[in-house]
Amino acid sequence: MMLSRASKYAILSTLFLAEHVKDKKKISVKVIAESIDVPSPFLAKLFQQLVKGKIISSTKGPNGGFYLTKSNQKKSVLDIIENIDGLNRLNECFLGLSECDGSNPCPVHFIVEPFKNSILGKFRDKNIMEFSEEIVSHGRKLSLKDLSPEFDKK
Amino acid sequence: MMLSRASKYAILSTLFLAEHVKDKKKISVKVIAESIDVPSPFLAKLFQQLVKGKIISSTKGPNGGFYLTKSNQKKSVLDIIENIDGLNRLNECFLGLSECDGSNPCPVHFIVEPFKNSILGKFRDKNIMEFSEEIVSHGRKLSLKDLSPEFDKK
DNA sequence: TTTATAAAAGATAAAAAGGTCTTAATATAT
DNA sequence: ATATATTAAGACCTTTTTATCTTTTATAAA
Repeated sequence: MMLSRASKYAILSTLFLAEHVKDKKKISVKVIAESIDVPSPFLAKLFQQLVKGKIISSTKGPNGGFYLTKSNQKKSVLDIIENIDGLNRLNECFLGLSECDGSNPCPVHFIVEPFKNSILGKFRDKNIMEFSEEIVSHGRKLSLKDLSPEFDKK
Repeated sequence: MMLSRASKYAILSTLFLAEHVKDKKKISVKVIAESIDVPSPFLAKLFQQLVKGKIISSTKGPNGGFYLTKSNQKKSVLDIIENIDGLNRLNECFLGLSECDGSNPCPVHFIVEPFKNSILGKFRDKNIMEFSEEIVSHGRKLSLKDLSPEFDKK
């Protein structure tokens, strides 16, 4: 019922890519890592895995970097989590009981269950772009620095 | 927004003590560890800390073990969590953002917040015995083995 | 008062998570 | 073609969490 730091980084940085799809530029690990304040070698590892999992795309070389294809843009946040943490982690009982369901619930099962459904639903049903658009439309800024000054340098 | 395994063990085993308050017998680490299927040296360490934190009580020697005084029985689940994990862990943003509140929310803030309030409320406002009674009255059995056969041996 | 029993204390070890570094591969621009 | 920028791959390191082991201390029963 909780995300690893790795998953969180992966979600935030993929949302970052989503926010910048319109820029039609590839973005390097370094830029993203600095923007969302994450250790860049660690993020690089995560990105390797996300590329393998076809969640994001990359090209090497000058002006290379990471980006989202049309196909990538249809992935959900849950796809990211699944790719990094697997799904077990999210389905575990809040109190760690091995058997925990409606017929044999842990003490907080009926508090946790609606929340879990709600958040998993959101993570499953909205694709990356919709998720990103919702953030923007609600004026909910991720605590990511604005990328534009970096681009301007070139 | 998530408990360590240590906290989970601590909660379950304290609830176990609560369920057996009426038996008026002290219970050893070994019995509890086997009942809730937790490594007993690890639980022993946790219990040391819970005793120091005055969440539970202990006596050494023959027929010694752990138990809840009247005062212990008034502690909340949140007291246990605070004693083992501290409170920070529960208050962290679901996506790991350093700044995340109503005025600068992360993408899932408004899903997570009501849940967090609900579960923290429950953990804060119910004391151990009330919590335990609720479990029993709802027929929600923890996946703890029944202790009675162990007692019968003596 | 001796002995058995159980927790306390503290050192140590193993596993998992998080993070870094180095080298290789590859795409692009010149 | 070559130099350069960038990801890919994989080995390695560090920290935190989880777990164990050994010795000491306290209690209570016989």
